[in-house]
Amino acid sequence: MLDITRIRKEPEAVKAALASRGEDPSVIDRVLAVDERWRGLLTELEELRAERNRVSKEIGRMKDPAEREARIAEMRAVGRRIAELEDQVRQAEVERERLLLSIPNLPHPSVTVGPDESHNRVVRKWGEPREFDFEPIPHWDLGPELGIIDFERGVKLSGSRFYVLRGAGARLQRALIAWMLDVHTREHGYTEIYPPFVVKEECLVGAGQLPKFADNLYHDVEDDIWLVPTAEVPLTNLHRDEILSADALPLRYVAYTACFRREKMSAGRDVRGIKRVHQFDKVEMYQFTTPETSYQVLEEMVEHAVDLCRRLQIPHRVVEICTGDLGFTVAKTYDIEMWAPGCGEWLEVSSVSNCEDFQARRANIRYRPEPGAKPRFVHTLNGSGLALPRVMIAILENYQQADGSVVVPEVLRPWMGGLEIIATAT
RNA sequence: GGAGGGAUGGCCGAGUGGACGAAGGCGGCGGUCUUGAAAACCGCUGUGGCCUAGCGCCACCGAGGGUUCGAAUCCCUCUCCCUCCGCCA
Repeated sequence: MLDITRIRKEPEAVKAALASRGEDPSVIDRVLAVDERWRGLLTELEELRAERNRVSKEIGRMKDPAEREARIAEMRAVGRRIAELEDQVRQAEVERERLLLSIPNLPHPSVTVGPDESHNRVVRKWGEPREFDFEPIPHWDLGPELGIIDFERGVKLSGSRFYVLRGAGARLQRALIAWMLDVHTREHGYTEIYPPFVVKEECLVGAGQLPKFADNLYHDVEDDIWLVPTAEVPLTNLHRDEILSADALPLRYVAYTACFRREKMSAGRDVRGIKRVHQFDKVEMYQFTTPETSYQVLEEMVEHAVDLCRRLQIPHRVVEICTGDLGFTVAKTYDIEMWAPGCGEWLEVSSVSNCEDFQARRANIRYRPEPGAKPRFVHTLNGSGLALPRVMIAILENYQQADGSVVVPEVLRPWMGGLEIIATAT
């Protein structure tokens, strides 16, 4: 959520920033109109309430019954007017809130301006694509042949875009989760969190998924509860409606969760394999920081994610997302992509973003710079560290051998009971 | 799922519909005293909003409605927590 005070003060700058991400800036004029109406009504309302408070106190002390009755009658009328105004103020508030919740975050000035993903910029690359002396095959062939990914039975159980991991495949995923959590907690300074996988509606509003992206979420109507599309949602809301002390910052959390996405918007895209599915696992990094440090932290978090890619010895690149391709809640984002030689594409295994105070405003997360000082909104940052199915794809396709077996990356072997090669189960 | 009890400031805990943004205590901050510290004593100690910017006004006692000139206090609905019983990974 943008700061209404800032919109009042510099509407033109805000509009220009929105336009740079391809958003219609006219919403700002509508917000300002409602805001002005709201302020007018509020002033009138508060004057009447002040009068009623004052006179009501007098009535309590009054002896003369006639004057008392007269005053009560007067205040009855004032009360009716107050009720009317309260109604109008509430309506204006609801409308202003609705508009504010629909406006995306503003890009950071350092972000490249561009209309769409074609203007994203590769800022770093690591590793060379491996030379194969055979034709590398995609994971959707490799996995079933090894008996570690079962697409048919996934569909049988739950429908399209679901799959079953089996044997060493399931084990590999579990190893990756444990390994990533261990690296982040032991070496990168994060505290491990195990959150609920379902959350209340207000959590999704706080983190920015609602009201705009309900389409992409699973919702249990009976209990009015939502499956998390990412651990970012519960992690953001851990400190909803809290005032943190400055010396607690930065707070660094890492959480493994399953993630659930309906992918209605992407019908027909990436239908093969496990690149885009309704349920996947992810290890998520999350930080609450001061405004002064958030951009430095953004770079650190990219490094934390890249560190995992490097240890896995998989070629990857860091991409800076341009204004037109930014997510709703985000001021700046880097994606990290691993090369997948089987399907022949760069796979987004991580997206690391600074939301600045956008989520903090929605979820009302503040900190006190020093004892006695006024609370300020924190900055929040999130980053995958990493998304599992796509890392699995990259491992299978990069480490495949001519005979169809897959070498287990060395760093994972301690988490795989020493297993060195995944070969067809007998 | 059944029965009962509860929700007040950072925490504990008072609060007959009118002087209550809220007693008292704890904690925290500042001061006096002290070589220093502790103790004692004194003072301060919530958040948000409005424009007229005042040592102003408004709102907030789990949430939302209602009664009333006036609600922390009375009524209704909801949420959450606790206790007992049942079921149960």
